[in-house]
Amino acid sequence: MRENGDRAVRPDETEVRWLDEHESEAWMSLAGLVIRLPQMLEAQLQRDADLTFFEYSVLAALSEAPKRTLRMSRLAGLTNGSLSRLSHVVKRMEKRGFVFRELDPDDGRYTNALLTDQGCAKVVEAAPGHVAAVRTLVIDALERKQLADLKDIGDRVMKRVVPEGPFLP
Amino acid sequence: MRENGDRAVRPDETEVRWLDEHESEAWMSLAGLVIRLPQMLEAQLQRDADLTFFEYSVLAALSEAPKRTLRMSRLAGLTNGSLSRLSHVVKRMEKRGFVFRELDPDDGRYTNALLTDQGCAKVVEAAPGHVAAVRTLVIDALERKQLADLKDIGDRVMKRVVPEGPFLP
DNA sequence: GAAGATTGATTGTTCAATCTTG
DNA sequence: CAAGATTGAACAATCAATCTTC
Repeated sequence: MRENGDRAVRPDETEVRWLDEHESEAWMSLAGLVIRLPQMLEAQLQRDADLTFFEYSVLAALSEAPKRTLRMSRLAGLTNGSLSRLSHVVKRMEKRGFVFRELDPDDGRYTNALLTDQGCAKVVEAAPGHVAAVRTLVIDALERKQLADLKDIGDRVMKRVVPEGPFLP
Repeated sequence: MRENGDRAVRPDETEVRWLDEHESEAWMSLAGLVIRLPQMLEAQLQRDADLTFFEYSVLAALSEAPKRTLRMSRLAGLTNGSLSRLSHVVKRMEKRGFVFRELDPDDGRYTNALLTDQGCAKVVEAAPGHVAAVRTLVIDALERKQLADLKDIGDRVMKRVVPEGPFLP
């Protein structure tokens, strides 16, 4: 199965509209951001909590879910990962004792991922450092107005990148 | 050698300032963006040009450099990658005939990466599709005003993430 | 048969160690 | 010895194929 419901960016190449100076500057700035910021957050989590950003996202999402439980497919959507990637990661974290899986009793097609007490303790331990990093690198770097602008901009782009929304309703 | 000159995000954990609702919304939006957007661009380049985004960045940077030449360390900075990663990638692309390396004649500590004609043809071939994807997913999703805001926001965050600047002067 | 989920193989990235040059 | 660069091993992500359940 392909990700994103078989939707892909297949640009029409008949006529190329190159980026003007302003567009290019904005894109260069964003390009640096989308590459470097994850690297930094990844490094902080890896060093201080021995977790990847994706692993942290999985634990965090589960910790906020009712009964600390989410279907694999929904969890993948929430954490911006593919189902395949999630499956591998959950298997690893299962060995570490942070999560476990069970077939949905009502519908055997679904698999539920559940957070263990140990996994919960792990997020609680890792969260402060991660949040502090996010604050230092992003939040505190921006004015309150910019924060609002950023949300609008992010939402707009996400509507193009993931039209169906990051999580299935 | 560690990346980023041994600078790391080591937050002070004595007191945690959690994110309020507005901060959290902005961060969630940005988090989705920094993960999903690269995935999309990666997929487009991989499918249409058999290049990773990083490989494309390397070729693009070289194509715009004087004499199609850049030092490895400077090229790593420009492409937001580590020197180690760049070294591996350049080796692969050398085999593909897109680039080659030579020791700096003046100072043997430096290695120069050079773009071949074939490599140049490759960027020229790949660029339209990539630019179209950037336009579709980002540029055309935003108002002109937002584009300017985005650049300011990106620059501000980058100043925190990479204080020394993405490329060494 | 379709959707959710898993798997194994391939490929790419990271990390620490190493080598070289000035 | 410090900075630039490379290497190989360990690890993570991707892709296509497969399996299961309804």
